[in-house]
Amino acid sequence: MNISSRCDYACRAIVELAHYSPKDIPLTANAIATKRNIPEKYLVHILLQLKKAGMLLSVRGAQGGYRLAKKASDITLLDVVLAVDGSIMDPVPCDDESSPELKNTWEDMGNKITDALQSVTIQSILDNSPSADMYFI
Amino acid sequence: MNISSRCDYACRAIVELAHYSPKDIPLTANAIATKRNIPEKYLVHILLQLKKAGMLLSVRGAQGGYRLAKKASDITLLDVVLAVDGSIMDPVPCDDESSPELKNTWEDMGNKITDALQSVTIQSILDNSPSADMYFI
DNA sequence: CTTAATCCGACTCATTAAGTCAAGATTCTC
DNA sequence: GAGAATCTTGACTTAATGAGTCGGATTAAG
Repeated sequence: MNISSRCDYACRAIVELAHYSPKDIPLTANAIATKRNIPEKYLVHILLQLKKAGMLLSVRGAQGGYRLAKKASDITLLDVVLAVDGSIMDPVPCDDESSPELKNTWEDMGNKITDALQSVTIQSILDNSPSADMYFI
Repeated sequence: MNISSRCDYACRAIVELAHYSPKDIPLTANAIATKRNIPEKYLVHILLQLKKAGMLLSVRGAQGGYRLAKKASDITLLDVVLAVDGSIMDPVPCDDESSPELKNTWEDMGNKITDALQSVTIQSILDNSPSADMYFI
């Protein structure tokens, strides 16, 4: 039971994009990777997944890069996890015959985790964060 | 993010022991493995972990086996996960410098999952289960 | 045309989960 | 006491997967 680094990276990237914000100029994969300390070649794949999931827009070619496709308040952690990991939990090899009690239990756990992930938006992450900029005002 | 099969197996074994209940005669690893459809050689290691964590008692030699060391209502899923997997979540490689916002977020998630796991006892699993015995009364 | 990007599949590498094996230790039964 | 049953333990194998890299194709700006 753990957060994959793909997922962590994806969230960092989206947070960075949300933080950066300006609508016109997109951020390059390189810029995000550098700022958020993510292996660039790896990040590229993750950004692609996020794009395919409809969370990002991309512009190819020189001066290209990535932008958010939605408002930060409309992207939840659940969205990110699903986009990047496919599902929040691999179904346990819980063959119903031998242990039906546990099937329900694990499903309940999955639902609780899903709810928890869905209750956190990228915006709420930004809001709750002690903005680093504060110290420079 | 997933429930390890070790963990699933551990829960099945404990549920089986709790279900079986009688204080005197212990259940053998083989009996548990057979009834709950778990690879026996593998289960043996898991039972040992549970024993070391204080959840089970064992009796060696002929007529030996395992029993619960506590009441089913005093064993939570959190206990089992910790005993078997060591921790509920590997700490994400969340280097504080680059993404402090997420560190808090992942910690919160970890706490929510911990709470959820702690709120489920083996007894509650038995209670919520549509007892298979029902059909035989 | 050159440069700066994304796109995307194929690849390597290391870790770990899952499971097996075998030998030792302990206790029961006869 | 002998033999059988059972837990105890560590070493081993294997397969899957997460993490990350590489290189080439595509697209757009200057």
